[in-house]
Amino acid sequence: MPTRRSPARRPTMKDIARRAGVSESAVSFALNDRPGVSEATRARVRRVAEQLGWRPSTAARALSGEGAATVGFVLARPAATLGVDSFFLQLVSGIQGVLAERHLGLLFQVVEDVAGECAVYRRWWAEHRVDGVLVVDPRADDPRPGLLDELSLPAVVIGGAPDERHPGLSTVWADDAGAMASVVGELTALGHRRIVHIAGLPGLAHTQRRIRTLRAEAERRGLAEVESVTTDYSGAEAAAVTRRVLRGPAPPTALVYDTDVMAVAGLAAAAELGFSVPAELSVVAWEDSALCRMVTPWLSALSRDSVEFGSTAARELLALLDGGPARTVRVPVPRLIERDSTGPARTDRPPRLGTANGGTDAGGSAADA
Amino acid sequence: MPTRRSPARRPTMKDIARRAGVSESAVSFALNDRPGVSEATRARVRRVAEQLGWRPSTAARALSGEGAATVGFVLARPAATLGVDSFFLQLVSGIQGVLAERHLGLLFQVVEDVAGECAVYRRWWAEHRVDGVLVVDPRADDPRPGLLDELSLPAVVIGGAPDERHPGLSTVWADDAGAMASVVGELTALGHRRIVHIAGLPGLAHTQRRIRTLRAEAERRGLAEVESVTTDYSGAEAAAVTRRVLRGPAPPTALVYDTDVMAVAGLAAAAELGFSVPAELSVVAWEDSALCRMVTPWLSALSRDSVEFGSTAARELLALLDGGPARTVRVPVPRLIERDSTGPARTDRPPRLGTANGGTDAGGSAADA
DNA sequence: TCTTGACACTCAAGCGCTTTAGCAGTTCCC
DNA sequence: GGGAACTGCTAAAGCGCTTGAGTGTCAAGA
Repeated sequence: MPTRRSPARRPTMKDIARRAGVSESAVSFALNDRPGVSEATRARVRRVAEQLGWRPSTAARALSGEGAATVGFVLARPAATLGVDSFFLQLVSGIQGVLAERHLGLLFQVVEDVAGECAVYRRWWAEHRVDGVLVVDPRADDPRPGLLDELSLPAVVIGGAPDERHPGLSTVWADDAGAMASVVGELTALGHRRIVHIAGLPGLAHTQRRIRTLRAEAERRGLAEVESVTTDYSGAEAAAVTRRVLRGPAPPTALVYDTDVMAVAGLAAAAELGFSVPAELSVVAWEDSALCRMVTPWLSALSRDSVEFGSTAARELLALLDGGPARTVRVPVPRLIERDSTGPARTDRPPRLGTANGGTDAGGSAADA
Repeated sequence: MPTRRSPARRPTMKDIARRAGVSESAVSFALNDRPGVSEATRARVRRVAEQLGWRPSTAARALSGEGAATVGFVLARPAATLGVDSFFLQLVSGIQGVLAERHLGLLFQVVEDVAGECAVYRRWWAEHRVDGVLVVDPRADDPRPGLLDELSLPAVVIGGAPDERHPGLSTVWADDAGAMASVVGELTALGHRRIVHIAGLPGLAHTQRRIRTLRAEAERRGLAEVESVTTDYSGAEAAAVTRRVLRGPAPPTALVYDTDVMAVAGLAAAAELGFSVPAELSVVAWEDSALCRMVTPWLSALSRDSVEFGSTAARELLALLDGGPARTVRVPVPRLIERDSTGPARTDRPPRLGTANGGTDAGGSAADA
């Protein structure tokens, strides 16, 4: 038992070299699997390194041109919005799984907005802190890809549609369009013709993809009373919108929420208004989580494997760091898990209140792409 | 408009020195507010640095003994458990706010268990990656404080009770005991005498503090039918426990859940069993979030400012990094926000089913500290 | 006048690693 | 038998920064 542990010094390659009786360069070659040392020496050096508990100093590595062994992840969310969200933690968890294999660190930062995010990228780049970054929540007219191109910072955009203008960036995306189409298909098969999509932030690329697809599908199928309403992703706003559309003259028979959190909030709002789910109203959550099984009725949800999504993105980034070409990979289309919140549309439902004004569109403001 | 942007080189101090016509050392002195240069030179150097968009290379800084300008944060949760949890994101957000002021990075890692967490600390230490760490979820008989002491890695334990054995670590904690006492006080004032506490992981220090306090309070007030049941924090288990205790011969009239997520799950379970809240059953969530206002009825919850909790912890770590002494700071006692899920105990409630066996304890397994 | 000493700055070493060049000692091949 | 071509290693420079030990200058004090 060590009596008084001296303020623990980290072993360096010099220590290994001394103990193994070779030069520092030999140690470097040995430990990095480079040719130039005999197998015997290599083994000896390895053993000594092991004994000493040596690990390369990332700082020194980075300084001699090897990169920082770190990737960055910025979450641009106003602090207040950071709420209940299973998606990001799962995504990060998936990312970590892949990064950990290579002993890459994940530098994480929360900022207020995209401008702040860009500032962080610039700083990280100048400070030599990260070798690449993972970008989430791509937007229409997004300044980030351009910036990352300019800095030639390897990056993977998570959730973006393929982008021709920035061939240097990889993209990992889920086929929102396909998923939306399948949801609409399901719902119309159940007889629903009045569908409201309670979407997320209007600026996000995937929000717009979903909205566009919904509109296209509605047209294709000749559904007139279908609309999307954008929100700030908050439960409060989701509930407010829900109330508004359900109080309209011809309330929808199906609601599609862009997140599980919004769906839960919307479900509660609908219940307050006396709508019974799924008898009078079907509800679909876009994003599955434990939350969906915590409410009554259990929510039917579009499920995708967010952890896997993260791993895929991380793998693409690694490929990029290894000098591979930028690629666009699509993860599996989210599957609709039918639980208890969806059912056949009840067409005989008598109009509720405020049927005064005629057959105009239901009350929401249609979001524009 | 730059025609063909050369693969952007980061400016170094050498560049500044050349442009400003001084030596590199002078630049270093100037930029670090050290004496040894005239104000005129300092200003000139600063200007040039600004123009060039220079930022110190963290790698180089770290290598010359300055530390890595990074703090670490490890979350030990089995990937599956990483669910809906507002607490951590808020905590991290608070941490970031403070770290960002000093341009410190946050290295984030998710691991499976405490052993993995220790491994990460060792690696980070050996790799020179972090200057300090923030430790969450302290446990009884926790190996981490000892390890961090041994590595002399500055650390702040978040949520731990003051620990005499590791005077090198700072601690930031909420007074769970006080909060539990106040909850029990509230509930007994409402007439509740049969209370079940659905707790989190039995190994966590704060779980044990809450359980101990509950027991002590119950004794003090002469409440016989009060118990704690530990869970894995999952909604599923919370629901299961809820069902079990509510089906018992003398079901509790009040349930206290250790997280908002569990409370929501429990609420749903209680509703399924036909218990009306708050008429027949009061429910309190330990942790407030949007979730609590998404269910019906709205959940009464113990609210604390998790963001502030994070900032406080980060500030303590900074103090430690600046060479300050380890301290123990207590954040404000969580306040009970009374919403719609708590009310007077209904004592006239007829026993439900399974009243066969006599007045034994309700069915749960009491957790032991 | 010469010494001090403060001031403003430069030099050079060093942090821990990678990497290029180079250097002995073998083996090979015509 | 004498280059050429390995093999297995060492020496040394360099990455970008900090820092302690100088160096040169000028003003004040003896």
